Amino acid sequence: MEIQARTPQQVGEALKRFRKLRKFTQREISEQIGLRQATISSVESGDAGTQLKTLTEVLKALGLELVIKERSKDDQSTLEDLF
Amino acid sequence: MEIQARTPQQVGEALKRFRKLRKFTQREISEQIGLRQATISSVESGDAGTQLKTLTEVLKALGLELVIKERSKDDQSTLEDLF
DNA sequence: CAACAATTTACGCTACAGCGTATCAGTTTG
DNA sequence: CAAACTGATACGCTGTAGCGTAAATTGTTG
Repeated sequence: MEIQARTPQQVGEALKRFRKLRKFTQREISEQIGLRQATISSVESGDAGTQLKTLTEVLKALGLELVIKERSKDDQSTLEDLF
Repeated sequence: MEIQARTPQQVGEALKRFRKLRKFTQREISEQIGLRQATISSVESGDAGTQLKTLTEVLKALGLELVIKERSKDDQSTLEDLF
């Protein structure tokens, strides 16, 4: 399972999908890593101001990791993504 | 070319490697996306407070994207990464 | 529907990212 | 070597993330 994410929104959606897949609640994740449940909500909603440390902690709690790579050809970008 | 990143540091290092690979300067990237050169420096140095919008803009400027996936088995994690 | 669970949203607070601007160390190059 | 370039760092400022706390909204299930 791999999800491409080019915008904060897409990152948030991906996290939400993985969390549901693993049947966790926001509260469980938040308690596991010492962040507020409201913070998890904010990240999943695609808050562009989310800090990198917050993201990496949520990823870790979900057993996930980031991969950075060239933009793939099968381009799913939207207009707002390009401009 | 794919780089795994589980911490802000690793994200910063990855960005720096890709930027060098493409022979860009921090200033060029910063001008392309309207951020300060100092901000690019900060991201590459692994600032944990870097905002998600900053990260996604730098990635776009470099023609890169994020992929979110399960942590792979060939685990390169360090102690500080785990705790 | 009622009762409970899950998520979103709000308020006041502190910490700090990114801003403009600029300097400085280190490197590259003519 | 001097001039130019590159990246790191500094200062004062504004905006806002995440905090504690808690209420409001939405979702689920008997």
